[in-house]
Amino acid sequence: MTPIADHVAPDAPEGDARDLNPRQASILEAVVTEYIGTAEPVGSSHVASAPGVEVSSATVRSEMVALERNGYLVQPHTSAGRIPTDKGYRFFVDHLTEPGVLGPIQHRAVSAFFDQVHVEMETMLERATGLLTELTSYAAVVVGPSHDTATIRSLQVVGLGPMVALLVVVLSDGAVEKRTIEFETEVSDSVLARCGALLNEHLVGRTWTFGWSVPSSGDDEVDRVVAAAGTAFDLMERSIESDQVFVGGPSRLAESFEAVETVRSVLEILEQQLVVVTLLRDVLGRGLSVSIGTEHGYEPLASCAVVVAPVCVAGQELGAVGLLGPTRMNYPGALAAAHVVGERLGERLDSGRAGASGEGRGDDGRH
Amino acid sequence: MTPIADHVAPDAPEGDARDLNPRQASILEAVVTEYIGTAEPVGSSHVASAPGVEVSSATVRSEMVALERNGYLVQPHTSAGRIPTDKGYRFFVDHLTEPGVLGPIQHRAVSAFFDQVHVEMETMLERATGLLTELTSYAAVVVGPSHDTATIRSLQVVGLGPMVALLVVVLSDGAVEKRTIEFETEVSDSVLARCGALLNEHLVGRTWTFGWSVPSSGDDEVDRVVAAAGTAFDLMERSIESDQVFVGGPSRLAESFEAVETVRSVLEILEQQLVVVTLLRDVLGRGLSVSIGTEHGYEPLASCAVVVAPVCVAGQELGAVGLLGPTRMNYPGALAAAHVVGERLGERLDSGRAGASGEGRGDDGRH
DNA sequence: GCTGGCACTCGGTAGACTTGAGTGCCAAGC
DNA sequence: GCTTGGCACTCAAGTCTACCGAGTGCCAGC
Repeated sequence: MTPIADHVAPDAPEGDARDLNPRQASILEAVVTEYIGTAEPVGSSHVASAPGVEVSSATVRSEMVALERNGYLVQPHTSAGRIPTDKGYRFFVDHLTEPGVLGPIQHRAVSAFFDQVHVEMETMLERATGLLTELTSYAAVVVGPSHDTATIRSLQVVGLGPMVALLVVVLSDGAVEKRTIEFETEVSDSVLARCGALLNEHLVGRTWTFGWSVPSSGDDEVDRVVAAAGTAFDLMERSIESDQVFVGGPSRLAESFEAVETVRSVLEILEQQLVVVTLLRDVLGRGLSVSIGTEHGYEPLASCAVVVAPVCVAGQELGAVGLLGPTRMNYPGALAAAHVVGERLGERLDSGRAGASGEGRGDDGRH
Repeated sequence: MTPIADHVAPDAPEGDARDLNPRQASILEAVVTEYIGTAEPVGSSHVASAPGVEVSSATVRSEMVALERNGYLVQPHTSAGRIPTDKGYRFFVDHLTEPGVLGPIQHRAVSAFFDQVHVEMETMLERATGLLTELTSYAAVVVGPSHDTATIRSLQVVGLGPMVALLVVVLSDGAVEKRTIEFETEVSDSVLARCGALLNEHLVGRTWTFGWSVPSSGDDEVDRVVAAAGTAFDLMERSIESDQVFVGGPSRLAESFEAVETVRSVLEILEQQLVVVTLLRDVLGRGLSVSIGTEHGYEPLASCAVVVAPVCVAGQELGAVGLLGPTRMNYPGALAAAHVVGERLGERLDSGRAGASGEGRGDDGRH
């Protein structure tokens, strides 16, 4: 299991690690652990009786004052226990916890999932959200690899009606994109076939970003169809270039937060797939990582923590899996689940792609 | 606009319509209208001052007692106003409200939507949930037509790698289904092409339900590929036969209900697409209709009302649009929105299908 | 520098009281 | 006989008070 990025960074911005002596760290750990479990402010006597803390409650109290002064803890009000701040959670995640390992039951669930899933990538990614939700009880997001490096394997123009056809494009990563084409006049199958042949001839083997370049065939009718197909081709761009986002377990959000307003705003964010992708890509950067509270800059998610793990295919971070929970989330568990699932997804995608990206196949995908 | 089904049914089960004289009906209407607006129990004096009620509050009170005896209203507690029961809403919907019409702004939104959407059916249905949510502020569900009557237009086996290929099936309704095929040994493009030709020859023009029937080609290698494609073909069955379900605006649920637990359980239902489809199909039956509270039999949705409108293509109810809100939902508005959107979707699908289902095209979709 | 002790703080709970919206009932009136 | 105004009654919700206890901050002693 990879360690969390930047453990005890040498250039810690505010001297975070220096701020806390071991005792303070263990007290902070106890507070965070307890609060994650109970969601109640944690008092000094609870902390004093926690394993790993060997001092009296009075000492704990004075240390807590220091922790509060430095912004790791807050009191909801005088004479209440302390709860961790985002900074407190951050310290906990960065210094006090190993990513954790899945329990045997969870491990079995993961294995069962990957044994059983032998289907298309989209389906696999979609179901992976369900797996993550099941493992952690948090809402899950999976972002699939984009298609922009894939090459075109085949183009086909299939007639659906006298004046309607379907342009079907198959990419080397197994993605299939389609778009209807409408004509002004009837178009015969033979013209469609010739058009298809022409497209294959000039576009197969190209990457998507290469764009549309099909020379005139010399036949007016075919050229008209090709032009129409070109328009359809351009329209595909948006769906090809946009990432594939899958969201799972939104109902878990309603378990994570008690304020219905929070649930609403988080759900709203999840509905905006672009935001979700941006967020995950932002957070990703440095491998397995966590964004707590407002660190990511999205106001409505201020009471959320996001755990993100990369999905690496052939060493490249092509996708991501994310877990969305309250800031008082079970970080070790969530990190472990995201890490394992992301890794296994990557392996799976890798093996599926190994043959596909090879140069072994010629470009004449038509038949 | 079609009237709601079974107005004043002659064989009303408990003599519902007979139970209520016009005055009681207008009082019930006032209570429901007021309660939908305020979510507060409605007192007799409010009702007395409502338009359409020309009697004093004392008379209203005595009528309310009768309405409560007959199960149309309940009091949360003595000395509180009344709120409608599910039966009260049912009477309101069946007898007291016309489906309503969209406001000019909403009408423009619908027109704008259908002017602008010129894309694939899936995309259109998906976006239609957004439209419905925007029109009504309720969560929306759209169920697309299933593919079981569509015929196969084209089959293609595209090589992705030396030992991996993709079976791509195009249906007459414009749906494209795909599945990867893995081989034990390397398979050349020419074999794939011959396999594709064979599949086209024997399966194009068939409906999906007809199943797989491809005779031996005489070539062992081709036959092996065909067999593998057959397996893939069978695996597609599930995704082809299952309905297409699109859910929109789940965050609106968090606006509709204040109890986070209710939000959770309703979200959970929405995650189970099969349940949603079953529910909508059940409710559908008699055209534009409403299911209130427990009428549909799903416990977790007891505090919900579901408005369902059919999406008719060529006179057949092939799909449905649904709106999910609290029982105190704006029925006229929701009915109007569902009706209009369902109707326009049907028209759009119809026009797209008109050419597609025709016999004008031969079966040799290959080229 | 740690610890036990002690006074203090303040949210939460429980009970008493008040308020006001709303009811049910009844006698008078149309 | 239905309708109405009047009246006593009910009860949730808000306010006030007192009290409890978890928890703190501080301090003197070890």
